[in-house]
Amino acid sequence: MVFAGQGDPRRSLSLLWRADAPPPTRGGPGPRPRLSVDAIVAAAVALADEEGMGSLSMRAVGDRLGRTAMALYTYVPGKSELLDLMYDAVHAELPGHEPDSGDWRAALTAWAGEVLEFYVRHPWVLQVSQARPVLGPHEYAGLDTLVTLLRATGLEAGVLRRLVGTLFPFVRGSAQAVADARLAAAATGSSDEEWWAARSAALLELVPDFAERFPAVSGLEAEGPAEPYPGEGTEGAEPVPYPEREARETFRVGLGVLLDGIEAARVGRT
Amino acid sequence: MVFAGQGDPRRSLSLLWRADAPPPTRGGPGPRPRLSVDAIVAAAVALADEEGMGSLSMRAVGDRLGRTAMALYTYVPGKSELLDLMYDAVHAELPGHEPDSGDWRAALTAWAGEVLEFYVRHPWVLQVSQARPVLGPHEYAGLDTLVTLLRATGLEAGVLRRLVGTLFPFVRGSAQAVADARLAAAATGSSDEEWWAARSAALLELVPDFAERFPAVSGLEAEGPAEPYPGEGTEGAEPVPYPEREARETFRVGLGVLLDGIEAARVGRT
DNA sequence: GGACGTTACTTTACGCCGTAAGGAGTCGCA
DNA sequence: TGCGACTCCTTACGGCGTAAAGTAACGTCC
Repeated sequence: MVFAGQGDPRRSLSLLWRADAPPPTRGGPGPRPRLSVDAIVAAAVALADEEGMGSLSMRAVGDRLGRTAMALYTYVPGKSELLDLMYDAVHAELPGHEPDSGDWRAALTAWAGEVLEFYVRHPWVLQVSQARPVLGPHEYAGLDTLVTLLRATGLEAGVLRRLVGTLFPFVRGSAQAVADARLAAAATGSSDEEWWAARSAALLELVPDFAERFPAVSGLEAEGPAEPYPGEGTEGAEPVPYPEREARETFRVGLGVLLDGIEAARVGRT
Repeated sequence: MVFAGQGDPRRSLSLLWRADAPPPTRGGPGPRPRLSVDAIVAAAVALADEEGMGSLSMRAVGDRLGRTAMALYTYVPGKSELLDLMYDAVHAELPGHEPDSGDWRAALTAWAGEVLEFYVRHPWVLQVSQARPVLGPHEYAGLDTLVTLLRATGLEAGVLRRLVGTLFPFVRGSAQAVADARLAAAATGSSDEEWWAARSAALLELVPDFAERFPAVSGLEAEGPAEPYPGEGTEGAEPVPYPEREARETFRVGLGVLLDGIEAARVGRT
C-alpha cells in the first residue's frame, strides 16, 4: 500500500494543468536548467513501471536522471505532487472518443477492455490513493470519454453519474486482480496451474477440516474447474497462466452482468 | 499507498490458522511472556483504526503496549506478517450466515450493506494489497457467507465464482469512495456542499475553457444536481455530508444494476 | 541451592527514506 | 564587472524496519 495524495492541492493543480509561468523565451539568469518537470515525471513513471511503487524514491528517480534527489525539488514541490503528476501523465493513454457506432454495449465493452489493459500496463496506478481527487486534464479526458459512451444508453443524468462511479472501480478492481495474479506468478516462479494446487495443498495440511468449516467455498472449487479459455492468438502467443486467466474471465463475466443491469435499467425506464 | 503482503507465506499461514505450538501448560524456562500475538494484533488494529495506516509502525505499536519495537519480533516475524494478522482479525466482523430467507436479492443487498459498513469502520483494510492472497480463517468465513447467499440464485458454479470476484471488489470500491469522502471532509474542514463548490471554483479559475474541453462531464454535472437523500433517521442523526451521500448513492445504484444483471442471468439461463 | 540453558525484552546500530538548510557554481543583465 | 537569480550539490535530521548483541528473569537438573 502506498499512501500519497497529500500534496498541496493548489500547487498540484497548477502543475497538472500547466498553469505555471510559461518557459522564458530567452532564458533568465542562472545556469540553464538541464531537467524539466516532464523529464522527471517520465523517469519516475518508467521507474514505477519497471520496478514497482516500492522502488519509487526521490533518490532513485534522481539517479535515473544522473542527478541527486534534491535536484528534483527545484521542479517539483515534493514526492506527493510528483505522484499526482505521474498519475495524470499516464492517464493520457486512456481511450479517447470514437465516432458513435450506435451500439453502446459494444462500445462500453471495448472501452472497459482498453482501460483494463491500461491499468495492467501501469499497475502502480492502482496503488495511488483516490482520497484527494486532484483530477488532472488527462483523467478528466478519460472520464469524458466514458460519460460520452454512457450517454448513448439514453439513461438520465442522475443514474449516469452513478454508473461512472460503478464502472471505473469495477475495471480498477479487475485490473488489480490481473496484476496480482501476475505478481504472484512472478514471485513463485511456478506460473502455472500448480500455483493454486500448491497453495491449497499447504492449506489442507494446516487445516484438515477445511471442507467442513467452509462448505460453500469448497463446493464451489470442486464443482466448476477451469473451462477452456477462448483467448485470441492460440498459436504462437505465450500461454496465459491460470490465475490471470481466471481474473480475466471474472472481468468478462462481471462486465456482462453490469451491462445486463444497464440494459434492464434502460428497458425499465424508457 | 501501503504495500504490505510480502511476508513469508508459510509463517503467515501457520500464524493465521493458529497452527503454532500450543501455549505450554506450565510455562517453560525464561521469564513469563507479558505480551501475546493477540494483544499485539489488537493494539495494531486499534492504532490503524484511530490514526490510519500511515501511523502504523512497529515502534508505535510497541509504545502502545509499553514495550519497544523490537519486543514485537518475539511474537511476530515482521511487519508484513503483522499486517496479515491484522487483516484477518478484523474480518471476523464480516456478516455470517443467516437462515435462508428465500429472497436472494434482499439477502445480497443486506450483505453488501453490512460489508460496506465494515470497510468504512476499518478503512485501512482497503489499503492492504491483495497481491499475495494469504487467506485467513475469518476472510474465508466471509467468503463462505457470500457464496452461500449466491447459491440461492441457482446459477451454475462457473458464473458464481466470477460473481464473487465481482461483488467483493465492488463493495470495496464503494467503501473506498465513502472513506475517501470522509477523509476529504475531515481534511478540509468544510465538510459540506461547499467542498465541491470550492474545488470546481479553483478549477474554473485555472482552466477557463473547462466546459469546452470536457463537454460530457460538464453537462452531467450541470444536469442532475443532488437529489434529496432518503436516509434513515432524518431526525436527530447528524447530517451526512454531500460527498459521502453521493458515494453511498453510487453504491446503492451500482448494486441495483449488478443485481439486475444477476436477475437477467437467472432468467436467461433457467 | 547453585549453575545452566532458555526465553523476553532492551539497547545499539545500519541502511533506507523524505526533505530542510546552506553552499558552490553558472548565467543574464545593470 | 559585478550583482542577483537560478540550478544543483553536500550535509544533516528524524523517521522507518530490523539485524545483532547484551541483560535479566525463570524452570530445570546436579
